[in-house]
Amino acid sequence: MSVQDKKTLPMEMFMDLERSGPIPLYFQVSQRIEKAILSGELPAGSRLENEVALGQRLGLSRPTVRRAIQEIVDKGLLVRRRGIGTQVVHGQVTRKVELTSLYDDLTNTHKVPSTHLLTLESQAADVRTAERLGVDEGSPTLHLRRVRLADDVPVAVMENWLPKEFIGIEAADLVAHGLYQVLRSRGVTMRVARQHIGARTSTNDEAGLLEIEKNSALLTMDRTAFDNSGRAIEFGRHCYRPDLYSFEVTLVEK
Amino acid sequence: MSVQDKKTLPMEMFMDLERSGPIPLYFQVSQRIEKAILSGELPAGSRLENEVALGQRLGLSRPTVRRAIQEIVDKGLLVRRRGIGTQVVHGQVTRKVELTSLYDDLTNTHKVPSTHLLTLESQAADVRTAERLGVDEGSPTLHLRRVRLADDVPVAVMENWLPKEFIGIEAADLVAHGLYQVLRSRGVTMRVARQHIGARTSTNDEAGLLEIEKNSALLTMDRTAFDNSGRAIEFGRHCYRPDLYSFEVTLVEK
DNA sequence: TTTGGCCAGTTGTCATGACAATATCAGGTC
DNA sequence: GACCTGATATTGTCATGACAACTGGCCAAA
Repeated sequence: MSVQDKKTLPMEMFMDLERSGPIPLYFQVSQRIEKAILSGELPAGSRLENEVALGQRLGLSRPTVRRAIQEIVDKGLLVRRRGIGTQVVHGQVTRKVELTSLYDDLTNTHKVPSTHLLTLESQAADVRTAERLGVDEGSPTLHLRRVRLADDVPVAVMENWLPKEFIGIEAADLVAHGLYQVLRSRGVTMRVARQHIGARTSTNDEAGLLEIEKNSALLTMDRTAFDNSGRAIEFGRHCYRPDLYSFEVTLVEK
Repeated sequence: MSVQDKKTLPMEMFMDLERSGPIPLYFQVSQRIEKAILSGELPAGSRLENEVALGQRLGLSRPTVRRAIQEIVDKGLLVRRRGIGTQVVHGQVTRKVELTSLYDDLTNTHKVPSTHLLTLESQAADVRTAERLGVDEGSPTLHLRRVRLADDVPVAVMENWLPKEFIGIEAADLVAHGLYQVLRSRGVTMRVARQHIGARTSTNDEAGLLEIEKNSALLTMDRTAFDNSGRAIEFGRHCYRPDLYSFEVTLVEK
C-alpha cells in the first residue's frame, strides 16, 4: 500500500546461535541481518521486524536485539524511525571505510598485492615526525618507504615513521605481509587513526615510481595511528595514483 | 607509579543534570565529559572514574553512564580496556568528519563563505544521475553548479543534481544559505551519505573558476546523500583547490 | 630470584521491566 | 470534504541485577 514493502520477512535463519561460545550474541545476530541485506534477501526499502517481536522469536532480550540492529545502523545499511520501524536504506550498498591498510584493501578486492621496499632505516625524528609520534625531536625512529603494486601495477608510494621499539622489523616481513599485518603479529592493534586526505602535483621521483607523467595529480593521505592505550604507533605520508585508487567514506548522522 | 595518571579526577560538575528535560541524560553526561577532555581538565592519559562508581555518584544507572562514555569512545577521545579502565587518548585532539556541507565547514572555521551561482536549471537525468538518485533516466532533476568562496577566494566548484520535487528552489536562497541549509529549511534532513574522494587534473574551465593554473591537481569528492527514509536526496560532484581544502577523517576500530 | 596461582578491580555481555516520544491510521465531527 | 481526536505500533530512554572475561598486582612456593 505505502511506498515501502510492509511484509516483514520471516528470516528463519537464526536457529544456530551459539549461546555459550565466545562470540557475542548481538554480533551473531547483526552479522546474519547484514548478510541478509547484502545478499538481497532483505531488499532496499523493506521493513525489518520490530525489536520486541524479533527478540521474542529468537529468545533474546530487547537490548541484545537492539544493539545488533544499532551496529548495522552505524554502518549505514539500516535506518530507524521512531513510530515507524527499521528499514533497509534505499540506494546502493555502502561499505564503510574501516581501519585497514591498503594491503588489506587490495586483498579484499581480489587483486594481488606486492611491495617494493625502497628504504628501511633508522632515522632521527624531525620536528613534524616528533610531534606526530609524540616523541622527542632527534630521537630514533624507524623510517620506511615503499611502493605498493596491485597486479604488478604501481598504485601508491608510502612513507612511514614508527617509534624506536619497532626498529627490529625486517624487510622480508614488509614485502610479504604489509605494515599493519606485521604490527598485528607483534601484538600491536590499531584503535584510532586520524587521516588527512588531500591532493597535490607529483614530483618527478614519484611520477617515475608510479609510472605516470610528471606534474600529474596525486591523491595524498597523511595518517597518525594510535593503539589501545592511545599511544601513537605510526605516522605515514602516502600518495596514490588517482586513476587506480580512491577513498570511500560513509557518513551517518546521529 | 605507572605510565598513566592514577588519580581519578573528582569532576563535581554534574550537579545540574536535567532529569525531566527533553535532552537525554546520557547525552548531558557525555557532553560534560567531552568538555572536560577538550578543556584539558581531563589531561591525555588520565583515567576516568569507573562506570559503576560514576553512576552511583551521579544517581544514574550503569547503562546510562556506559552509553555516555561510549559516545565519546566512538568519537575517538576515550579508550576503554577491560580490566583496566577508561583513559583519555594520548595524542592530539581529533575532530570527526561529520555530515555537514562545505558551507557549514567554512562558517565553523570563521571564514566568510559566499557563493557564485553559475547554473540553476531543470535537466533530464542522464544514466549516471538516474542511477545515483534512484529515478528513471530522462526524468527531470534540478541541476546546479556553483563556485564556493571563502573570504572571496575560490575554494571549490560544486555541481549537484536533486530530485524533481526540489525544482522550486530559488537562486537567492542558494547564494545566501548553502544547499544543505536550504534543504533543512524544507524539512529534509540528511541521514546517510556515501562519498568517494579522489584526485584528478583540472580542466581549463575549472582552473579559470578556481584561479589556478591549467592542468594542476584537484581534490574531488562525489557524494550521494540519503534522508531519513533512505531515499536519495542529492548527488554531487565537487572539486576543491587542494592548497585550500582537505578532508579530515577519524577512524575508530571497534 | 623467579615462577605460578589467587584475588580484587574494571569493562563486556545479557536479561527484565517500565515509561516516554513519535508516526500512522481509523473514525468521528464540523 | 477537511480537520481534529484517539488508539495503536514502534523506537528511544532509563533502571536494576547478574555473571563473564580480562588485567594487574600480591603472595606463596619452587
